[in-house]
Amino acid sequence: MAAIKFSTQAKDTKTHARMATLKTPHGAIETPAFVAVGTLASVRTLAPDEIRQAGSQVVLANTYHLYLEGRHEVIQKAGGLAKFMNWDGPTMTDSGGFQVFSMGFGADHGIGKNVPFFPGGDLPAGSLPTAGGAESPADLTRSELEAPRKIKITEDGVEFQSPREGNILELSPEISVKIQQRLGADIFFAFDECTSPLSSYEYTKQAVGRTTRWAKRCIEAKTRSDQAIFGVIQGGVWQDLRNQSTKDIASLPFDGYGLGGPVGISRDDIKKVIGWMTSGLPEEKPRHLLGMGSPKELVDVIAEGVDLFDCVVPTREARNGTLYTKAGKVHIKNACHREDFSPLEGGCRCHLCTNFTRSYLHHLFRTGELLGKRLATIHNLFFINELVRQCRDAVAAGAFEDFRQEFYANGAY
RNA sequence: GGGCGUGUCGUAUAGCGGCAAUUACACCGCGCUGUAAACGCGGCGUCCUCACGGACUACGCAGGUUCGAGUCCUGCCGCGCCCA
Repeated sequence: MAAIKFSTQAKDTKTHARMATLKTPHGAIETPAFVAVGTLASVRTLAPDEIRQAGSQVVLANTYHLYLEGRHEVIQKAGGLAKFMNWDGPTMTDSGGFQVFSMGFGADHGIGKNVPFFPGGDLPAGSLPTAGGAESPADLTRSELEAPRKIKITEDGVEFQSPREGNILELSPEISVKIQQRLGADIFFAFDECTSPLSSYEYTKQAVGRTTRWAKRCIEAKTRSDQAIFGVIQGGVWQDLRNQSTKDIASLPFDGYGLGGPVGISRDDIKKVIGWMTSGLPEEKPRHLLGMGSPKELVDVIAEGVDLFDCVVPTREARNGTLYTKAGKVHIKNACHREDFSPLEGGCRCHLCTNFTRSYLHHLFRTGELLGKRLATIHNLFFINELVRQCRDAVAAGAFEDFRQEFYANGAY
């Protein structure tokens, strides 16, 4: 008896997009769906009713962050993540696997998961390696572009140093599952090793093997039956590694799949790499693209058969003053909005656009008023959720490919 | 009237004789992809379409010393404090 139930409602004929309902113990999610990121059991600046009003259906918190200072034990006592944060809906938790990258290799080199360049120079245009051949990024990496220095990765697990307290924090498949069971989200992820976009083919191959062995240990460690677990696929931008990892993870009894690690920069590359994975996964289980979901690639990714995706960018950009509109991104802090008394986007039904002007939001950002960040976050989440809803409708109406073409036609994203 | 001190980029500041000249704020832009992120980066005298290149103009004003002055000297002007 599974914790979740995934039932497909409609499939697109021209792409791999599908529309489905994912039932969880805390309610159903209409997919495709954008998962709001609430790392520390909070979608920054928003209260639960605002998250709901922005159209979000599900919230994702993070094991690593909640593990610090023993917060997971408090949350268990509180009755689980959803109850703790008073979110009346489905929740997910990430395994801490991303921190293997961000606190390790990412911190070593000051990079994010998507880098269009190598420290030593630009990546050759259009190069997307299909195997560990001569054109792979491995040729451009140096010896230090291998295993991270700031954290310790072994077969057993990973040791992090908390950037706040400086204390050593250990995470392994068993520890991650244990914490995530205490957090009690409806869906959680297997502990994986998220590789860097700078990792060589050889290193990425090792990480794929380790991720599979860790995935098995996660399944063995799991004891709660009211939670679902998603296995995570790695493999960087190499087709053979992605295929191998997909095959490995799909062979295990997971409730769904996480598509992790770097997947390329350009729209074409992203589509290609995602496609390698979704084409090797069973149709009847949900796929979650981890950490990708800005307007730029969102519609493309749905076309490749992705059902769920989370991304910090819409909320982070909102806090930093970048707002989404149909015409493209708006930097609300720019001087041109100082005396613009029109709404950010006419016709938008969000709380920001129906009540305030660009001028006022500009003012709030310039003066550092917290309300600005909150209104901006509501808007960007609303924009993304609305876009995804339109995708669902388009799939149901058999018009998804037209919608996709139209969305990208004006070049706004 | 006498003594001491002070005058630098919008504001506030740094500046042992060799800097178009520090820092902060402000201002003008940009970036952010499983959140070390209410954060980070760049620009900010003028001009040469850009410039790691070049030219010019700059540290109250006017002279002076010096190869070279925001930095030293003299005078003036403005401001501040103290004594009469």
